[in-house]
Amino acid sequence: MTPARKKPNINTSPLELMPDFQFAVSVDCVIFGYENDMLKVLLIKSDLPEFKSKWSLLGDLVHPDEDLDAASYRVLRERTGLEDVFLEQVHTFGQLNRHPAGRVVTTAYFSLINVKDHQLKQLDNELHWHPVNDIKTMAFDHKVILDTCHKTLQKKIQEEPIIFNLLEKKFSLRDLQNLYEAILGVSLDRRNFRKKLFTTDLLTDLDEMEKDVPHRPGKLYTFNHARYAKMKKKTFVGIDF
Amino acid sequence: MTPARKKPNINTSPLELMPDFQFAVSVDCVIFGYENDMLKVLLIKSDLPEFKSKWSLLGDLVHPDEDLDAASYRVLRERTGLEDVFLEQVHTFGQLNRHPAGRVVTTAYFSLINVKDHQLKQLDNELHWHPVNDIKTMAFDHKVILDTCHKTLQKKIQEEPIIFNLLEKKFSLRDLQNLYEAILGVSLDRRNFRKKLFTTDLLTDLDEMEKDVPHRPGKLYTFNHARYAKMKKKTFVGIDF
DNA sequence: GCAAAAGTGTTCACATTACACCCATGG
DNA sequence: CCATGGGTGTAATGTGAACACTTTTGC
Repeated sequence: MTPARKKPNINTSPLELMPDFQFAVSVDCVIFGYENDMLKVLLIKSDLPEFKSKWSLLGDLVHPDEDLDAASYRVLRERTGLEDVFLEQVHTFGQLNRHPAGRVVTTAYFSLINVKDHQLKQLDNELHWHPVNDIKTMAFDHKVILDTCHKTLQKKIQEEPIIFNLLEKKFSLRDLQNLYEAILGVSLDRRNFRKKLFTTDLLTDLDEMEKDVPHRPGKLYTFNHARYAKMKKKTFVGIDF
Repeated sequence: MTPARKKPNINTSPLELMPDFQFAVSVDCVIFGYENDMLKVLLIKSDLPEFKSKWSLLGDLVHPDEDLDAASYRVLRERTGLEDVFLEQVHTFGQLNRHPAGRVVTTAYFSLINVKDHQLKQLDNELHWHPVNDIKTMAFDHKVILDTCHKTLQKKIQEEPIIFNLLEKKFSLRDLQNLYEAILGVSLDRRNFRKKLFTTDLLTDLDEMEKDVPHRPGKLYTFNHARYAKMKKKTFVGIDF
């Protein structure tokens, strides 16, 4: 085997001379929200005839003068009107036949937003929140992308306090625990959960109470960003297969 | 703001009609190895005049009929002659001016191989192993890609027993500990390390000894893949910021 | 007063850390 | 016999898991 230089070589030809090696590149945003004790994702009806009745992630082609990250922020902004929200790259999907129109490589991002913080923009194509657990099929390979992002979300909320992006500024411990349980699909011991959260020292007690609840109101807290920024630096070493 | 449908739309035009929305797509492989107590990475001299004296990751354009994963396996195979090795996608880099030839989006993969298991193929362009800690600058944005993959490696060896891919089949506990220390850049207590590794129950004692060492020889072990496959299923829940 | 959820401590098992000495081998 | 690393145990501390009763509020 002498695996020599392939015919087209980016190092010796300008890109324009290699039309066969040009793909479309898109971004797809998995926008998670939390509503009625359920983890939800923002989806739109596909406008491709092939996927007429299927739901699709929010995505777009990357513009020629646009970074990947910028493209995903743009999609998010156009659809939700939100800026400065949590958005992170997850994985790139490049299967040959993932898009009926031709070769499209897509980079998936996941975003965490507070459902109540925003107005849905562009209400065509039935842009809607869907409970993640109810979604069985989607257009393209979007179900695979959603599942990948859901797993990434499950893992990351155990490593970093990103979960607060899904809640309103003020929340009760019960809100927070319900959200963990909704995302992880498990139930947690209430006392241990509270203890754990307080030892992280990342919650600021607002000395306020829930209102209009048909039971004893809980205290409200807020996430202490500043304190997290300080403690984040610590290195960690531990082997845990 | 009425963020309406953008002019070019993949859902309404065949891709061929959107030449401005076509990019080159490449893969870059960060191939890690372990030699002389150092974590190393396999690099090649860039053949672009812009980066004449700089080192570059092993990469190539993705072929039109090739998945991303297949492309990275191909690059790895062509350069190392190896098949069936650990290779995993890490991140996609799509900065506007990351490649002088034009718009190239690249997906980075990292691979873990046993340096002694293979013969370097295609020994042109000074394909060489470089200690990761000695590398200061690289061609393109490859230093950023390398750093990203190094961090991913550091994180993943603490979560999954992928580190064994870097060692020979038979290894001593000292080998394994040195490797952890080289990758993580820390030093670990020897007794605690051994205890920890034995409680994972993933090492098979071969009842063999090191040979030709200028000190008391250590026992040799091998990684028990079967046992790991069995125990892997366990779910884990724990919040750890 | 009833329903619903808030708030609160202790115990036990297990994991992590810190730490020091003798042993086997090659030279 | 000396240099080098191999091999081993224990005590203290910290962490995670299990578990039940009283309190506050709205109705």
